[in-house]
Amino acid sequence: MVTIKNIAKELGVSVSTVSRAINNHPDINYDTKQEILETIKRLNYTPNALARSMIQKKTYTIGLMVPDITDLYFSAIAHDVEEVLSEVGYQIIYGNTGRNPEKEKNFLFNSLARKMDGLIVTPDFVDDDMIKWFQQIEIPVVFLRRRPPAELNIPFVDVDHYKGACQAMNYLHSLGHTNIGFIRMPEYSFTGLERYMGFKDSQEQKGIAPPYHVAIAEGKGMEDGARAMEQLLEMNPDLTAVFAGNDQLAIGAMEWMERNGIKVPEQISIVGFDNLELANLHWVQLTTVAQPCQDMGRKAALLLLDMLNEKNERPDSEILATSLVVRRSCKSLV
Amino acid sequence: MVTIKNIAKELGVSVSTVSRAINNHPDINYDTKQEILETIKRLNYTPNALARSMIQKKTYTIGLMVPDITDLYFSAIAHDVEEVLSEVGYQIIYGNTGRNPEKEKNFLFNSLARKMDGLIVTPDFVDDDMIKWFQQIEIPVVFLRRRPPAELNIPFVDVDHYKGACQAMNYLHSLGHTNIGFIRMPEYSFTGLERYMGFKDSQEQKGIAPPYHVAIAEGKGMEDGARAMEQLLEMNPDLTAVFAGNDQLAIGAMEWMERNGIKVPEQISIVGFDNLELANLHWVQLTTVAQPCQDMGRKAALLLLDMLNEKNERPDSEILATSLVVRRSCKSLV
DNA sequence: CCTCTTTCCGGTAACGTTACCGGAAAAGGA
DNA sequence: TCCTTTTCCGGTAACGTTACCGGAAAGAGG
Repeated sequence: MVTIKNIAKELGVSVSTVSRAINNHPDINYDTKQEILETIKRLNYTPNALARSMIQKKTYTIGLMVPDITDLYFSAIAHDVEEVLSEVGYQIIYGNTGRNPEKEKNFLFNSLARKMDGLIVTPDFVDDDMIKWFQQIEIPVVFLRRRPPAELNIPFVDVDHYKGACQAMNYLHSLGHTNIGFIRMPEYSFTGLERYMGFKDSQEQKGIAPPYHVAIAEGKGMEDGARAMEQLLEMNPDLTAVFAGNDQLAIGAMEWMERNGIKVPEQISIVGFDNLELANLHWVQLTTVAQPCQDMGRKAALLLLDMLNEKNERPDSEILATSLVVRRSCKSLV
Repeated sequence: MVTIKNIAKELGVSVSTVSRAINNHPDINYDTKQEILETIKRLNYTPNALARSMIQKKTYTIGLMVPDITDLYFSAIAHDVEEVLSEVGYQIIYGNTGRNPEKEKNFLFNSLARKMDGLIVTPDFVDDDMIKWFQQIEIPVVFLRRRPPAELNIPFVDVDHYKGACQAMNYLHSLGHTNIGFIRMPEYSFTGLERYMGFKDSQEQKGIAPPYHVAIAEGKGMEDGARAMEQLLEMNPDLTAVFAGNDQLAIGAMEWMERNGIKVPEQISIVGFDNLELANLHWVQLTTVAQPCQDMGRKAALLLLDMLNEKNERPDSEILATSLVVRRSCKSLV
């Protein structure tokens, strides 16, 4: 392997001089520099980032920990994070945890060992150990789609799922619906919980008494939505509207209704959450809550950059607002 | 920052001994080892992976270069690659190129500088420079979804898009269709080209004379499919079937036909490619070519692992077969 | 011609770790 | 008891780079 020493020997100069040539140091003669740069090209020399990082104490890597990269939202986030950070020379070490606490801890440990400069994480298991870990760590961290516990003074970027759910519910209420079912995402889902709270609180505020009809889906896919819809109607056949925790569940529910001869929106209205491209298919035309997922990664990356550049040691968190997209899956009762 | 030296000083032993404790070296007393490990925990010591990598000449990082992580296939690949490799201690540095040659070169340069142990790449611009680069590089590389040029002896993993397209065409031919239009993915798409060749060659072999009716979509989304469908029918209103380069284009085309009162499959049959979850929606029921995308990342990772472990310096490439999924978007003419 | 500044470069010490050599102490064998 | 082996540990040199100090040569100013 060709190192800085080889270059130096080749030209009969010192390693310091070669280093200066590489790093645009002012203390070097123009001709010498050109000669060195030429030799570097000729010998195909590549500087060793590890050695450099060791003494500069900066690796230009940042860690991105997500539960599932195949989830549309996280891949969008990964895309934007990479876009923003690669622009200024950082590289992304990505870890997929699958919501496995072991893998989460492993990734975080590695982040320390590899001396990453910063971290963007979506942790699912913030236990006491991990709180302590985050407290003692010295590098900038941004939480993504998770609110850090009170003990941790860490900025985060998240969508306001709660308010988004309220938007959807207000809309249904405004159309005269009161007997509304909810298809909840699996219990492991943090966002699912927040959306559920939005549903519940909205019903309460509207003065609608429990019991509230909620089916918890087994997953986040369309099949799960179909099964949940079936449960929901078994519990309460008189529903006039359904609010689903995400678009896929909503579409699954619509599909189940279609299969069972229930007309949407004539017999049952439905609202989703996410505003996937799917929701706009003309067969679907799902009214749904749009979240600005394309902005989240970017926002998180910019937040982290601020911290990295020491412009702002502890920037404010960002809570992004949702917006209701009205299509044709809801009918007015009034 | 706490280093191995701090640990050594704390206990009055040498750094060598501490290193031995960390690395399960046999030449160490059991009690000493326990004491050291305890101190390591107490002082929250984390070994510096950079320093370690420098002398061991192994970084346990592998680079994954994809055009677009938000593309369902690449996110699935990224997921599986991470799953396989993290299992054995590797971490993934991921780069999103957006098919930008500058970003591609940048990522590859960084891979060298950071002394990554291996590379899984989907390069879009393999020019002479890059061929030379791949030739001189000393680390294992696997091509993903791209066939390396003849000069490069690099294994690859890919789906047999060509044969897949032939499968679809054979099916349409077997139903009696001959006047078949093709919606081609944008020209930058390699897979799009292979699928197109499958279409063209099938028509030729069937004895159908040109001109073949092909619309090149501007993107890969549903909107693009709709526009392409319009073009196709303008060129040739007598089409009885359409083969779309991917499912999203196919669905966009179906949507356009629905909007324009053309019945599928009664008036026009349609076949897609990819077998997205979408294709199975009951409104859609798209006949399509399924590719085993979930296997690709895994296969590529395993190939790379073989090379990393020097079990196999140059493993065989893998070409994965597709399968036709028949649903209800095609009608027989006979 | 002398001093002072500027320009440029070499040498050396770090960064944190592991590899390797050599050796003291303990244990084993006769 | 003496020799040999085993067990365990310390010291030192790397790995490839940059930071920093010091100094030679060249130019500037009087």
